[in-house]
Amino acid sequence: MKFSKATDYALHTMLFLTAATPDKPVGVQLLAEKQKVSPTYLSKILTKLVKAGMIESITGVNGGYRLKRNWEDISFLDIIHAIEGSASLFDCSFDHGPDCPIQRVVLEAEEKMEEHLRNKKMSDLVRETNIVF
Amino acid sequence: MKFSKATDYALHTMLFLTAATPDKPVGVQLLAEKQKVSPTYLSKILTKLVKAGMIESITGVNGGYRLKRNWEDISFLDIIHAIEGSASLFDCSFDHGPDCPIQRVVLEAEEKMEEHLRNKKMSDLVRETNIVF
DNA sequence: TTATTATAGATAAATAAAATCCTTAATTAG
DNA sequence: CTAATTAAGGATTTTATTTATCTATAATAA
Repeated sequence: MKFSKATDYALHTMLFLTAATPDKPVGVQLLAEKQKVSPTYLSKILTKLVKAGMIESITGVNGGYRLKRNWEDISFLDIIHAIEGSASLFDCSFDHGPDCPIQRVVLEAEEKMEEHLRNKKMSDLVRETNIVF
Repeated sequence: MKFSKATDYALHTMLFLTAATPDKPVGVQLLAEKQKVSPTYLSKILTKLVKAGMIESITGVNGGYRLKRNWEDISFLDIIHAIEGSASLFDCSFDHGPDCPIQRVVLEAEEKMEEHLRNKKMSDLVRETNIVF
């Protein structure tokens, strides 16, 4: 069980956009170069963030991606869910009635993790840390 | 990102063994049947639990698997780590100096999840719940 | 109109998970 | 001692998922 590289790219891109000038769009070319990943692949990932309403895209010359208004509120969990989906991390495949005690425990644990990811915003990180890109 | 089915099988097998008579070994045949999984595959999973020292195996007629002495202390995390390994869920693949602020946050979150999984023992579950197999 | 930039569909390549097959080794009952 | 039973382990296959590429289309600004 691992977070996907796509999630890694998405988180780093969001951090970059949050730390960068908030009004000027940044092209996928540059974002991909920084992260040493192919632009087409990264663009597919960023399209998910667009669909989730976190960033917006501007086509054409001098286009790129830019944060949306609500960017101060975007949490780690928002980004992770946008990329990985929101399904739970564990499915009991054993048929013992309505609810599985094992599943319950694992889901409680998952909820602890999500709580932390929900409370951490990208903007916190930019405020707290000296971001090096 | 999902916990593997192997983890699901391992957790359910441990619950079964914990709920069952603690001295008499249970064959993989029966365990596999209950969970509707192939005996050979399950045996590979259980071998990992043996290597991790949670259960012991007895070959030969009337053999099978049985909990070891310390069974009261076996946590969810122990089992999960035995199957999935203990590597962290997130690797930053971007090269920004010694530590990545994103990685830090995700690892804190992971730690919250692990804490819960470390504090829940199989024996708790058997005590609390009316296990249905 | 041309260059630039994102979107999207199709597909390929790489990796990981799930499962099977077969052989070997250990043990116990008869 | 022998035959039956049971786990361990190596090799391989199947299936699923992730990662990545290629190509075409659409939008926009200079």
